[in-house]
Amino acid sequence: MSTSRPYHHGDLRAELLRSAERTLREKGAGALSLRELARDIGVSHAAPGRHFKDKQSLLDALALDGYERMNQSLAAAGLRAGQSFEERMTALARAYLGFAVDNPELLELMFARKHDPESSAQLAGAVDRSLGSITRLIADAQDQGEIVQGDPERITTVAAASLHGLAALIAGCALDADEVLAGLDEHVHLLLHGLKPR
Amino acid sequence: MSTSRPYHHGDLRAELLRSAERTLREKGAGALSLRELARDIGVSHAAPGRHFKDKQSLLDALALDGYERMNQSLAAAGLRAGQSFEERMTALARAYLGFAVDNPELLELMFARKHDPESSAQLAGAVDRSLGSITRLIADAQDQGEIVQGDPERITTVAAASLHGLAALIAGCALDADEVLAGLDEHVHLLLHGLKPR
DNA sequence: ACAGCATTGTTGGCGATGCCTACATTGGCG
DNA sequence: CGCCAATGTAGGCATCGCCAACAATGCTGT
Repeated sequence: MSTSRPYHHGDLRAELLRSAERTLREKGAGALSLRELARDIGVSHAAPGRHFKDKQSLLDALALDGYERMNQSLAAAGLRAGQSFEERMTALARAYLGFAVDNPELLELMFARKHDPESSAQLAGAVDRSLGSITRLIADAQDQGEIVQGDPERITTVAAASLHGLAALIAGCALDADEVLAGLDEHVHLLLHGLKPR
Repeated sequence: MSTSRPYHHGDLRAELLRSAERTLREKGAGALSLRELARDIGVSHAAPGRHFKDKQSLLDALALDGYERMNQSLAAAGLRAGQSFEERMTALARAYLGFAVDNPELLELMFARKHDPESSAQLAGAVDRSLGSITRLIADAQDQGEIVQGDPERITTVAAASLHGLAALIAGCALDADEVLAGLDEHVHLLLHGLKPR
């Protein structure tokens, strides 16, 4: 072996996150081991400890990165979307559920209830940014008179719960992903028009 | 020590589940250790293995028991409820969210995506029974003309996603439990009447 | 009644993990 | 150019899940 890796890796933290997300996707969060991660990358078993004080700290970083990408996707969907509230909402829903279907384990991590108190603040901020995408949409639509008045936060809760519920049920294998995606337009339609006949 | 426990415990399996749920509630699923469980109860570290082939098997049993209790609560709510669809739906929502608020870690376990293939079937059945409570309600209401026609399964998905989304967001600390409970009536109302103005 | 057997609990051990401490190597800054 | 903070290494400790061999117990058929 000629190419003995330099003593310092260069960007171990990033490669740890990359590799961790890979095994997260392939084998789930429970199967993630810091020592195995280190072995795969080719560093000593204690090296990860220099970049993440904890296993939980790594998981939190993974979750934070997940929110980052998800929020970007949500924002992009908001720009791409059409004019009417229903179109915009459907686009948002499609973006969110697409992310959920592509990253079920990551999503489970993002919404897990055990975070390091230190990471908690950042994660809470990321959640707020996600909900913010919806709240903006809602507030806009209210200004246009497209949806009912009332506290935008409350309406946001209704919409967010509906979308997140779908995502969680898919991630938990209680619903079939393809079926949900196929019926998404109708789902949003029912959400907007209600279950009661008009 | 006079009362040396008899060699056979009598009902170790049940006490394991009881104790496991206790620590689940207090310290979360991740902190659950078979050995510690055995220590707490006062049996040897391998005794739990006689009743659960796996740690996952214990968790699955815990989850199954959770569904059992939840379904019972949902069914009871269905009986107690009033006449109109909105009243019934609100009662169901209150029952479900009450369970979620009281057992957040258990709920997380119930909807976790890693179950033993063997337990999977039983758990899937339990989920179906839960959704069945909603589907029955929906189908009844359709018969009375109280809500829109269409595949009851689809309508169920909309309602279930809405409720489960709230539950998951509460369990994940993204929403405040008390606020959600306080606004539940209005939430259900919006679900039934839609976000669009009438 | 009792012999035999399946059930349930015990003991000991193996490999793996997370985390800690002490030490080694490196790169950057004064 | 020397020193220090950052980064990686080596070893060790307590714990864990799981397994195999063994012991105590209770049930069942005769």
